Amino acid sequence: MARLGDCITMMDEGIGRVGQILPDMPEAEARLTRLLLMVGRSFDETIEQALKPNSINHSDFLTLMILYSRPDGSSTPGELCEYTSQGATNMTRIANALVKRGLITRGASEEDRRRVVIRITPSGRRFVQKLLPPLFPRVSAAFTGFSDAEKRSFSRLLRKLADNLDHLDEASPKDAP
Amino acid sequence: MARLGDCITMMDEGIGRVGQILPDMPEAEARLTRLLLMVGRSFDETIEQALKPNSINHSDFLTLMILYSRPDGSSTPGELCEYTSQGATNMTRIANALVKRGLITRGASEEDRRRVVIRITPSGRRFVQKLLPPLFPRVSAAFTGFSDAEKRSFSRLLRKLADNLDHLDEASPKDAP
DNA sequence: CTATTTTAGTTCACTGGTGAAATATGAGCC
DNA sequence: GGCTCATATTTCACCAGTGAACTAAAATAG
Repeated sequence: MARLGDCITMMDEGIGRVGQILPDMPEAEARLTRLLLMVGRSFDETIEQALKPNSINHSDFLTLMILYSRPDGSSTPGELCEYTSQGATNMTRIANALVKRGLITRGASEEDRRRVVIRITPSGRRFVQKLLPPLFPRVSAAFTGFSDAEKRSFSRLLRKLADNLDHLDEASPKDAP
Repeated sequence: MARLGDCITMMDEGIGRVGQILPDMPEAEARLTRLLLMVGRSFDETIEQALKPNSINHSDFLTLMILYSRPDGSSTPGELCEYTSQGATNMTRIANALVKRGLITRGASEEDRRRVVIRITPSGRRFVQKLLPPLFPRVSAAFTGFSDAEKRSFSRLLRKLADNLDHLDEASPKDAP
């Protein structure tokens, strides 16, 4: 795989040339967009690799982590879909996979029988506690050279961007029913 | 779909609770990592939606854009793989799709007959020039409220992170042959 | 020059993720 | 109660992306 730095160099040159052809293009914003997507994808890939020795993929892991982080260790597919930004279809697959490994249980809800209650098992908790610590050095290393002020700044800018994206979706209505 | 802001709130709470259980966790870095991944994924999705009316997906579009941005409008599958961070397998599929739509051509290289030369067609150029401008307002809108200084800062931090990620891969050798 | 190794690209089988339809339960209305 | 409508999950068919095996053409070694 090519190094990210090389891809970024190419991107910079490419956007520079396109900007000359199409002067209306918001060049700075286009660069930031590509930059964010490239770095995000690369980081994702890094994590996927780091999880591979444990034979778990990123979305299964994230789902399990949400359950682990819950005070009662339980949730429902619908809720997990919301917080993982996964479709319901995929959550069914994820739950199937985690149940098969004994990391979670699936049961019917008493109050609302449409609902399914998903709960992390003791085995699931142990799995997380074994898997997580070896990841810490890599997560820290990704931000080496970042001062506390830079980390705060980065966090603030990402949250601001998130807010803009939420309002973007509002501003452009899909359809008027 | 849940709003990104809600997901971020949940993530903050979740990491807070996990941090109490596992005090070794680099909490600030973990938050930044999740933030980046969530925002990146959401942005990606937004772009995918914006491209959908043109019946083209993000990776096909990106490949076409690289060709468009090249002075000579041509490249090879291998080169495109590097700069799009796609596997060779997927590039074959992308090229097939773009050839079928008449946006690129595929031909054998004269100098090196293993190589395939991919070239954007006039139709491909027109397609890009028609598709791109309507995207500009959304790209700009994503960064509303960002001062020039903030944009520069964001760019700098993302590039710094990219550099760290490149060195992360170096630091952890896959195997010693 | 032939034999081996390396490089470029494709094919195949599989994993991961999505939209649309199906199923089943709950909620509101008359 | 029965009728309609909304909600929660699953199933099915498909799109997107990957690793491993294959093919063909350089490059290199002896």
